[in-house]
Amino acid sequence: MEQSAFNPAVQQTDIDYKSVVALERISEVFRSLLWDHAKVIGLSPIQIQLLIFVAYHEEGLCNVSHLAQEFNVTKPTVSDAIRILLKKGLIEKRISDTDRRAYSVVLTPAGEKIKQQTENFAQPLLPILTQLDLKERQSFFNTLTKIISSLNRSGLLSVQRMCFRCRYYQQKKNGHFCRLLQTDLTDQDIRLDCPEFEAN
Amino acid sequence: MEQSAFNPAVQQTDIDYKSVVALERISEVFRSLLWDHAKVIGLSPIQIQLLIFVAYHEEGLCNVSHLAQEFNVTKPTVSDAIRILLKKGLIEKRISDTDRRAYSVVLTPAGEKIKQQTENFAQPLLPILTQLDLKERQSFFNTLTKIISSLNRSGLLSVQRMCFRCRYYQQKKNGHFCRLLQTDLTDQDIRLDCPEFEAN
DNA sequence: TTTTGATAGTTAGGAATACTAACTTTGCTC
DNA sequence: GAGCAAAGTTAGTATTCCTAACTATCAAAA
Repeated sequence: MEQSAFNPAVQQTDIDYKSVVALERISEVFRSLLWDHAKVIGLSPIQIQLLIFVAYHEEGLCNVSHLAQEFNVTKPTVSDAIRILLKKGLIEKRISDTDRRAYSVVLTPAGEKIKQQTENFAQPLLPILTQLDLKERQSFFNTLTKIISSLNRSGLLSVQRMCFRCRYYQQKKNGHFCRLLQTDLTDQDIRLDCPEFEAN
Repeated sequence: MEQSAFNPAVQQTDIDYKSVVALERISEVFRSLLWDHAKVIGLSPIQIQLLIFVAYHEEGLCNVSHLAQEFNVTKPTVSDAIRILLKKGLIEKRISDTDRRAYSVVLTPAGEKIKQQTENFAQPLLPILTQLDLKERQSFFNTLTKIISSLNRSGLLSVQRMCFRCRYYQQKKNGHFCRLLQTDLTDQDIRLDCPEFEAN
């Protein structure tokens, strides 16, 4: 009998259960890497996540409401974390031109520095993937993109900016096509978080 | 440029980075499902995890030190959670025969009931996997087992009781063999958490 | 134009998650 | 028996994350 922290009543044969167990284990790794990093850097896990998100997304996506959705937490949680990042001088507010209630945050030079120290917290995972053979990695990534697209469709993953869910995406007989960039895309060109994304 | 909450400085072509991003997103889903469930059941996430672990593992694995290792947290964290589960009457102590400092915990009937309500918190993920075609699911699971084995070897995942790391495991030309059960194993027979596991 | 409702974000209060450091008790070894 | 290591607890703290109630602003309808 297969055993896990969440659904152990699973037959030896049930491969999907086992995959879920495996994914859960891998989740543990992320949680714990993030925590370790938090201690080293002197920021909390959520602060690190926000900082890195802000570093790589345009202002429009960096307001409290959107960040809360992105990380599946409530607005007060984000509000709190932002307050501390502001206090530490790592980000700064940009009040919206069109809505005086709203604001976005951007990195300060100090924040930029911290970002460079933090962004590689998941690095230890890379060599583990790299040691698999290329074909296997490609098909693994391929499956992951399908799973994420489903998670997104089913609402389990609220915000995503991936090709499959983009208005410019077009499925082709043997691949994919981006109507914005006007280029063919192979499986491994699929983006999980495209700056050009527009909802369908 | 690919973007993520942890390592966005990644070229469009780098498939492994993108896989790590994808896995990180999936981790979010687990975190958030677990939290949702915690609210419904009236237990905290870590309490749920402990409860389910205890339900499906023998006493020898259910002491504070081992649980701490298993979930990548410190002993005080486990000690705390256990205190509350005890107070709620969901588990009970079994002082070790051979070491009067140590004890294990087992479920009470009340704990058993709660367990049945909790163990399927990750259920929403199942249909998402099931809708893929069988061959893809098999190769996906296959890759996951390799990744977990590597994570285990590299120390990122401290405790695992999977075939690849077991003394009874034997690699064969076209498959696997368990010297304890004296049977051939296909890729999808590989266990992630085998009760018979013994370290290599 | 005012009112009404919705939205952006904050504040307050609380439970839970984790940690480190220091401690007690017990076990093991020399 | 002395000394060290290990099992677990306690105390104290920072952080996470929530809900509920709030302010301020916007937008649209009466």
